[in-house]
Amino acid sequence: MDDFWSKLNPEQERAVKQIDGPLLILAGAGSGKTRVITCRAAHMVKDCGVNPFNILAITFTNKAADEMRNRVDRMAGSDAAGIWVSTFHSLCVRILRRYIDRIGYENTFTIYDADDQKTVMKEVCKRLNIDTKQMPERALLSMISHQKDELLTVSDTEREAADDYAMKELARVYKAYQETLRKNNALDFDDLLFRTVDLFRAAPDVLSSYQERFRYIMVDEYQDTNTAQFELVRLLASRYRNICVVGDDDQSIYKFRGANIRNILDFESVYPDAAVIRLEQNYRSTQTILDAANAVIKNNRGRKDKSLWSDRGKGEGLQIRRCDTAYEEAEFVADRIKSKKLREGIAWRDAAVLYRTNAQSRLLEEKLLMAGIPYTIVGGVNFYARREIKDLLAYLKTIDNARDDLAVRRIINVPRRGIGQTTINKIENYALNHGLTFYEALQSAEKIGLGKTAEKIAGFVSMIERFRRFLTEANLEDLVNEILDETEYVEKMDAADETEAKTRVENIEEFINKVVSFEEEEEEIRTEDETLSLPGDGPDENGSAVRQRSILSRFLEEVALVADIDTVSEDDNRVLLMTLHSAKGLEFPIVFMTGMEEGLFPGFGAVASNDPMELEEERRLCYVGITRAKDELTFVTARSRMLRGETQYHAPSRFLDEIPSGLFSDQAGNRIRAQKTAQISRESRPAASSGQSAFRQKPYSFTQAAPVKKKAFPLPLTKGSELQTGVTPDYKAGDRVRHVKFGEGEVKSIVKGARDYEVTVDFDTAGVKKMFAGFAKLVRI
DNA sequence: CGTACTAGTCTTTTT
DNA sequence: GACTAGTACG
Repeated sequence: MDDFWSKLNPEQERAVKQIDGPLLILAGAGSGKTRVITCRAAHMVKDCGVNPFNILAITFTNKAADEMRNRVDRMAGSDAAGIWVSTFHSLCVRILRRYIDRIGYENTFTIYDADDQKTVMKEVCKRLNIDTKQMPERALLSMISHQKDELLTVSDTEREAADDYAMKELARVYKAYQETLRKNNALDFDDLLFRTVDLFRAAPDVLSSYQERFRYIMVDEYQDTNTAQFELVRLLASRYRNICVVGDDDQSIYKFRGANIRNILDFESVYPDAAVIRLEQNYRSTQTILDAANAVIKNNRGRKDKSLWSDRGKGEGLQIRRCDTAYEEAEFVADRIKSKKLREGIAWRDAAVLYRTNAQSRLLEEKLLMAGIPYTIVGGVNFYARREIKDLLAYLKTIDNARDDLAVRRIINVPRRGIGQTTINKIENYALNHGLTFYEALQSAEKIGLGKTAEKIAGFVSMIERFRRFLTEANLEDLVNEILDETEYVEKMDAADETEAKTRVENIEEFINKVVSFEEEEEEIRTEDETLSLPGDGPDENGSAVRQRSILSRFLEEVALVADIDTVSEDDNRVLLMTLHSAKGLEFPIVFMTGMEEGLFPGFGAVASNDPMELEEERRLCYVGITRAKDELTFVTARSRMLRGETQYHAPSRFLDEIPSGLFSDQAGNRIRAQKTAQISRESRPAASSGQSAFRQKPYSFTQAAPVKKKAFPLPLTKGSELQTGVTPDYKAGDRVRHVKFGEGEVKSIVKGARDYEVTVDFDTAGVKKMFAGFAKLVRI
């Protein structure tokens, strides 16, 4: 238990022991900062008599929070249970769920994602007659987001605008947007932070209770905090001032999201009595990789000077591969990974392919698939943002609480039930004139004068009511299945083609899996809580109230805050493909950095803008990418690639020039020259027998990833290869079967699809239907 | 009211 | 090249 001390270097130990007062830990990449944070928490509880309930650790992603949670638990055991490990956003949601009524929202608020925001904005622009050609919705949204990041209200914006026409327009839009959100009792991501700060400012007693609760606060990835987050932390910490922030200014890559690098650079001036500890020993990478990282990042100005070092030895030389096309690039990567697997026995999970933009994943995916390499793509379209999933979520939201007009409107005619735009407009007007929500207006549809469509609406309303009653005696899984059955969602799905229909069905299946794991997890928590009889949520007198909220509400809440990276599981043995942003915080024995070209990385915007700050952010991103690699790092460039429909030619990235050529292995140089004529398959064989074999003897630590506790949602994201078939039906063609809705019929054919069986049934009354076995739940008779 | 086709936009990066 | 919004027509 106590032997974690022995694993710490002197600086780390100092950071762990310094628990009182403000502390800034400048932790370079791979310097063991998570270890320091977790040890620190364990040390407080086990050695210093700190009540675990008084400790708060904040991270940015759920994945990081989970990881920290597991490590703290492992280190401090049940003592650690009371420590609150949370992301900024879920911390805020938890606080707001309890107290947001103090600032005029209902505690049942919903959370809007980017998609919902856009829908609202579109409507606002229409209402305000904003020309979206000149002012695109997303530009407005991003400006509003920036205002919120900076804790600027509508009136702040109006004041700031003065005579500036564009700013005045922005203020007008901001106002209307915010009013719509409030009307729908909804908060966007930025609001979660802003409204919490609002709450603390408006209700000193609430703030005070949280200050008492969180006497020791730690913030991870501090370089990525924005002004709202800074203020939130400042408020919480202002009584006890035991605030420890951990970060690396060189890894600040979220400026576009409002991250303010000054938060970390100026920490010492905000807290003049702050202790500062630097962690510069890297435990992850070879010295060669670190030399490359240092060489690149030292071209940035305005950073805290530091330099990573490692005692792991030089390791392999870096590799670089110049390809003619992006196509070839993808082929090279696939080929190289495959041969490493065959020749060196690496595990798939040892390799990661990184790129600047999500769009680059497509070709890579294609080639990996062709090569039969199992992979996972992180990011792109968030699972919960997919159409079919959002539809289901909208049903659930409506059932849970129909305050959110957006959700109700989304599903009023999905699947099609003959309620069109004109009807919706009429309902909307009626709602507006009578001060009703959209759903309330639906409930009194007969008064609107819609003729025959009123019946259809009544049908919809009674269906929702039926679902509500259904839920009182069934679990979530049943409810989702009931929705699918009742609406015939899958049957009526307007699939563009067969493959799309299949992916959608797979996604729905995956969604149901998630619902099931959520319910299981909840059950676990409940029983744990009962046996341990944990106190409630600290300052909340009746902590159980949170738990009393319906399981549906809690599910919707959890789902709203899931990022794609959260669902990546270490025990999935697959090659990971992701953006450089998503890769932060992760490490891999073998890393490919692809698309190393001017205009792509650094991106076009950064090159064109002439803003050195933008270029520096790109460079930090490069630094992040390089430092993900433990043993082997390969850069890949393409002379030409297709970018939004047209072929573009790019010079190699300037970042490559910043790396001393001595760090590259010889074979790489040869390869560049030889590559022109040679075939990739021949070229890419590793020079295992070359003179460099000294470094080859133990090329990889075949580290079995530490057993990580299963997350609530162990969902593999976009999956490639490895097909998964559903349950084999127990009926065959010719059998008589019964369907809940369509009654009895005869099975005409069963076709095996990618993940499920597609069954064609000739029903006695309903006629011939095609359906997926997983959903149809046909019973043989 | 629903469908089928066309034109225009999009790409940084995400909680 | 892919997706989406908008339009014309049945």
